[in-house]
Amino acid sequence: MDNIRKLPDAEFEVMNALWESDVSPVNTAYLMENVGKQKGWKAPTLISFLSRLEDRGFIHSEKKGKERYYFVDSVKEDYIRVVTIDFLSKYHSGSFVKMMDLVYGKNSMSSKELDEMLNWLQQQY
Amino acid sequence: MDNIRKLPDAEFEVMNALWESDVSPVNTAYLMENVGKQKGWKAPTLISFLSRLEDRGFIHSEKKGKERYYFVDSVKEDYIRVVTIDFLSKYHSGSFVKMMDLVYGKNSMSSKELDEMLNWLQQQY
DNA sequence: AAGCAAATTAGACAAGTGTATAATATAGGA
DNA sequence: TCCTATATTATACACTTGTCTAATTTGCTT
Repeated sequence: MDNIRKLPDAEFEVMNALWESDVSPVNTAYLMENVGKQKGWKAPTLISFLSRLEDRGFIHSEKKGKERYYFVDSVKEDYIRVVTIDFLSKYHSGSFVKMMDLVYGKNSMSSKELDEMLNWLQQQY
Repeated sequence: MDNIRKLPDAEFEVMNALWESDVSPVNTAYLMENVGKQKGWKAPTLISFLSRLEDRGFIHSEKKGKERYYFVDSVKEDYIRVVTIDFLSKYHSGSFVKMMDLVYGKNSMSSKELDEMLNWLQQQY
């Protein structure tokens, strides 16, 4: 399971826009609108990330006329799950409790989140 | 708060060995024993990471005779906390519950961890 | 058919990261 | 004091990541 490699930040941003898109093959213009612009990227910068994502097997693409369309071949939840489990094991010996304890120490989690969590927990039993 | 940058993997490993050491200034030989060897690094590789950690301000060092000794100038918990909060916000919109839900889905957290967590939660109230 | 404009592709380059080889310094013994 | 063995320093180099400029393709208009 070493093949789902962690994406570089910029590629993740692009991938995320693809995952979040409601339409399926999207073109460069769409992605330029949805991430590129905010990030201040020139079109070739975006396209470069897309082509790297394609190399990694996260997406594939097809050219139609002079535009290129991108198709998602990976599942966001799967990716995030792997990355999260890695993270947890690297920094918190795999324990959520340790992580929360380190972040929140004593008595500093908001009661809203506390409630949500209790709720979640109860549903797990 | 942008100055606590995430360390590259290899540097983190070295930093971690420094954080976990029970003696205080440690020399290269000690670190070679504790991380370098396992990683299969040559001494200059280790030293190179140490010198980068020094540039970043995580440690400082002093030379004694022909050996160099390293002193820790950063706190592991502080570092991990920042990195964790960043991670949480990047991948889970800052919510522990969302993270757990994504990782564990329905009913798959071990009852041991479930108990620990419930325990932790109750102490927070 | 020619020329344009819009989009893509090719290639490049600097900074950061992992890792090492060759050169240099230095404590101690002969 | 001189030699040697060991530790450190100086460099270097390949890969990855972020970003572009210049070149090329291609659909459309005239």
